[in-house]
Amino acid sequence: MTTIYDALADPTRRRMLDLLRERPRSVNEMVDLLEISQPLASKHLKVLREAGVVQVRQDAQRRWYELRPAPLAEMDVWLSSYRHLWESRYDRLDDLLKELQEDTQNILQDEQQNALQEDTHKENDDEQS
Amino acid sequence: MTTIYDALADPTRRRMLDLLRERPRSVNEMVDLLEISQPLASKHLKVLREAGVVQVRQDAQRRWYELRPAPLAEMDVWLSSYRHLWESRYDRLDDLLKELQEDTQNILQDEQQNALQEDTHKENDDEQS
DNA sequence: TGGTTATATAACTTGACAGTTATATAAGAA
DNA sequence: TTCTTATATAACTGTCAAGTTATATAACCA
Repeated sequence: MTTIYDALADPTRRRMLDLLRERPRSVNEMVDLLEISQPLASKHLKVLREAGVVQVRQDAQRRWYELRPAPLAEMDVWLSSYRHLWESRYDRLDDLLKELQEDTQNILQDEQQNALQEDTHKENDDEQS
Repeated sequence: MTTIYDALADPTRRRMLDLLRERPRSVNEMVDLLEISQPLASKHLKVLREAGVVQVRQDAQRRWYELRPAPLAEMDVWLSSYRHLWESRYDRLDDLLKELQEDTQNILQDEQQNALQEDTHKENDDEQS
């Protein structure tokens, strides 16, 4: 049986996961980005599949690999029992609240952006009419 | 170079860390608890040392192994960039606040315990006097 | 149909690692 | 000093994993 810990032991596989964290990728895309041979990529992806940390979607000849986070979440549970050793609950509360604040600010900025774009569209409409 | 990911790949080493999470342990203690040979334990502990996740304190013939959480914390940073995939910020806030509440309750209980014990001591003092 | 593209797999080599037994080291204890 | 205890290390075996080259599969394309 292949565990998530086995899957993460290889640095190439960790880089693969880092790529898939951004978005799904085809095999050849990862071959190019990681500068490894295609068979090697397929072998590593097989290990990641066996560990259940990626899944595949077929689209004609291409196979889109995407993240399946469950095993990472499971590892996170294990790691949780150690977390108090380096981070107090208040530190973590602090981090989270900062992130939430950033989220809120991003939402506000997006809304302003949208408002601006709508204005521009209106101007264009005016010109065309 | 031995990484924390290499160190965690072996299940016996993960069990060793789980034991050291509770308190420092001698080699033979872990040999008994994990039911492995002494040389094997020493070899695994060497890997954990090389990964920097344990450190040793010598006390006569005994060597007390204890956790050194830095590499786990480093791995936690890596894992953090994936955490949004399975847990919303609000879920985490929820978990943390629950933990903090439990902490507070524990502290209050401890204080009540101490108060009770002090009472008992007073009674004993009374009897003795 | 034949050729091309994308991916997987088989066969192989090499190196690393888990585990074993035997032995070395080094610090008490008698 | 000799014996015992606690741990590390050396030497060895067997398995497994990373990486390679060559080939299979399978879908699209002309």
